[in-house]
This record gives sequence, C-alpha cells and structure tokens, in this order.
Amino acid sequence: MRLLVVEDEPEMALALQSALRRHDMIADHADTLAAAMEMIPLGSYDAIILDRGLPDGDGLSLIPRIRQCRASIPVIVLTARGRLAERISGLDSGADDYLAKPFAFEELLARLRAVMRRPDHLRPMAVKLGRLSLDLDHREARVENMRFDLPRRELLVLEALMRRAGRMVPREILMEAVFGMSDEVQSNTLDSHISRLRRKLADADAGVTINGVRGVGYMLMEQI
Amino acid sequence: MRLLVVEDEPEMALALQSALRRHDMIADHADTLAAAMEMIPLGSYDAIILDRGLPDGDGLSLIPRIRQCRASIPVIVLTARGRLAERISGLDSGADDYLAKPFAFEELLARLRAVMRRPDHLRPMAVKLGRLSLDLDHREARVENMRFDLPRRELLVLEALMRRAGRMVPREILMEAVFGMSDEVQSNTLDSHISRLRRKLADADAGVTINGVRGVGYMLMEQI
DNA sequence: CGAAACGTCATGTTGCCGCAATGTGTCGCA
DNA sequence: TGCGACACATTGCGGCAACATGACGTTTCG
Repeated sequence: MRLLVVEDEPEMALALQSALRRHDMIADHADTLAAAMEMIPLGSYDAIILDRGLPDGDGLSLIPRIRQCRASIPVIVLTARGRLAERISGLDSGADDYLAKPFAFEELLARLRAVMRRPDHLRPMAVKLGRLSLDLDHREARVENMRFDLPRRELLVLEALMRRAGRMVPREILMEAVFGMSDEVQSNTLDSHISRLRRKLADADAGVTINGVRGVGYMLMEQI
Repeated sequence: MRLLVVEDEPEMALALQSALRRHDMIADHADTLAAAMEMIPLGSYDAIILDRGLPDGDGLSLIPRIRQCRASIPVIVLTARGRLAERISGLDSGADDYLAKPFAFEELLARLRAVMRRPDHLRPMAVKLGRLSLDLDHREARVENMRFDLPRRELLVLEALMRRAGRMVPREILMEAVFGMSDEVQSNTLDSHISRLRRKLADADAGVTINGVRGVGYMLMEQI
C-alpha cells in the first residue's frame, strides 16, 4: 500500500508517516502543492492524504489536477477546517472523504480502508491463492489457518504480488510498491527480499511459487 | 439517480425521501433487512443509505450480502451510533462512508456526491487477434486464458505487430520499435526474433500468423 | 542491549540476444 | 527454362547481463 501525505507541518507529517509505516504502508511526503504535483504522476499511489492549509495554496485546488492525470486515486482531506460548510465544499471539490483535526488515527485508518475498497480500485478485501491467503485490510497472511508472519518489506512484496496474483508484475512496479520513491535502492535488494520470501513460502508449504521472468518482473502462481 | 433508504423510523424515512426527491433523486424505502435484501437485486440502485438499528438486525450485516450480489454499490451508513469505535467497525464492515445522526442534510448530499462520483475505470488497453491477446499496460500476452511468456525483444516485436494488426509493418518501423534508434544492429537479428516468435506462436496454437513480404516488412494476420 | 530485519556485496547460474553460417524460396535476366 | 543474386528463414553458439542465493555489517525496534 502506497500513500502520499501532503502536509506542511513537519511534526504532523512525520507522525503520520511513522504511524502509517507501523501499519505496513509506504508513505511518501510532500510539503507543498507544487511538490505533490510533481510526485503524483511519478509514484503510483493508492491514496492521497491531503491537508488544506499549505504554503502555496488550499489543498483542495490539488484535487481537480489529480483527477486530470489519474482519475481514480482516492483522496482523503485531513484538516483543521472542520466546519460544516467546509466539509461540504471539500467533498464537492472531489475529495473521497473529509476528516477534521483533531482526529483519531484509528479512524483515519478505517477511512483509508473504506476509501480503498471502492470499486474504482476493485480491491478485494482478501485474496487467496493456493493454501495462502492474505487479508489486505488487516495486513495479515495465513497458510490455511496458521498465521504466516512476515517482516514489513517481505509483506509488501507479497501484497503487491497477490494483488495481481497470476499476472506479471513488472520489476519497476514492485520497486515502487516496496520502497517509496524517497528511498532509492541501487542494488539487488528486491532480489534479496524475493529470495527470502521464496524460502519462507516453500518452508511453510504455502502452495504458491514466485516465478521470475527475465527482464520483466515477477509473478505469483499457484503451485502445480 | 436511484437510491435505497433502509430505515425503520417512518418519519426519518419520509423526511429523507422527500428531501432527496427535492434534489432530483429517486429514493425507494425498505424498513427491514429482509425487505432491503429483496429490493436490492431488483431495482438497480446507485447507492444505499443504511441505518443500523433495524427491527431484524444490525444494518451492517447487510453489507457483505450486498457485496455478494452487486459488489460495487456504494453504501452510506447513517445512524445514531456515532461513537469512534462504532464508526470504525462500520467502515470496516465495508461501508463507503459513515455519518452520525444528528446530521446536516447538506452533508449527506455532499457525501452522496463524493461516493457516487466514479470516473468509469478505463480498462488497460488490450488488443486481441485470433486466440491471442496482448495487454499493453502490463506487457503480457495470453493465448485464450493461458499466459504466453515471451522474452523482452520478442514481446516488443509482437507488440509492434499487434498495434498494427492486419496491416503491413515496414521493416524500418519494426527495427525502431524493437531496438531503439540508438542501437545499430548490423545483421539479421530482427529475422531471428521473428523466426523464434513464429515458432512459439505456432506451438501455442495462437491462431495468428506472421506474414513476411519481400522488400517491405511483416504483417500479423489471423489464421485461416 | 539483543534479536530481527534490512541493505549490500560476492559468487554462482541461467537464459536472452546478437551474430553468423547455412538453408530456402523468389525474382530478374538471358 | 536455367542460373545466379538477393532477401528472408532457421538454427547453433558464445558473451554477457540479469537473476539467485548465501554471507555480512548496519540499522531498527522492543
């Protein structure tokens, strides 16, 4: 799961990033509208968390521009301006949800989950392949009914692969899903994770295999 | 715009219906879970407004059943049970939004608009010819529903040919599509790829042929 | 402070890709 | 019609880049 947090207050941004990260999501950060507009076409985000009061304008003005380049990214507006009229104008600007500060982080999470379940994203809540199942809401993998715990990065790899189970996932896409664009990784780190994940899947007898296609990427398949 | 209001209190239901009608929407009404379940498959609703405390159970239990028959109807839960934990569990049950009573009708409208604003998800561009199809987004070919893996260069050849299926593709164009204009290839490398590709297409019984025309180029045709 | 996780390096392995050698059909020309 | 030139077809092979995997040092987190 890959998010963009558009927020100018460093503390708030950092708090959000680390909290989201603790829930196994990758959150990039932009502190101005301009920065956000550059990052959105590049990273393929699953959702955007948007503040209103930004140094170079109202966050709401970003929404139409987002819709222009990628129509279906969910946007959650997260702001101190929580009066009724502001909520309404926010939603009418194209936001998918509107949450007023102060807020409970748990509610933000729930609204994120809700917003990403939307049909635009045709995202099933749980995927199953072979003996392996992955609950995308609770970020928890299972083999049959046994818990199958994974470190953060490996879980991100598995998630990206399972979301397109049975289809090729280009290496580039995987890289973006596992590492944000902030961290640039130059070496074969992804290969390491794939390797480790392969071993664990085999040890747990998960009934799935990761096939690599040279020059393209990886694919998760049911074992034969 | 066609809505279903699931709500047991007659006054509230009536108020909603008339208010929605004043905004040019059609709102049907169900006062029990059972009634709602009958109506949903029949009327093709654009959204559902759902109360929780219903005579025959919690409205939330309706959501999974809705998702079963028509996955993509937006559901807004509208209820007096507005505590944080309840909001979270509501959203996690699959609701698209959660609004606590008392509420401003204007906000319900805004949230309805937000939830129904759904840009038609444009399918990844795909080309099909014979039994062969090619997903240009994911750079992935299929014969019927079997994956049809190809090395990078061969896939590039196939892509260039399928984009112009049924038409002649001059050799020069192919060269440029397969090797950039940067790389100069001096020998009959393209012919190699064409040859290998032909064999694979035949082996997979893809229902297409590559015809070569002397002095011009190649053309991809449906097999006779 | 210890353990798990992560990124990097080094080494072994695979298989694509470009090349060239050879085969096959087509066309021009006498 | 016969012959040779040419364009394309096919196949084997070697170089090399991409991938696989295990080891190691650093970082992160409880």
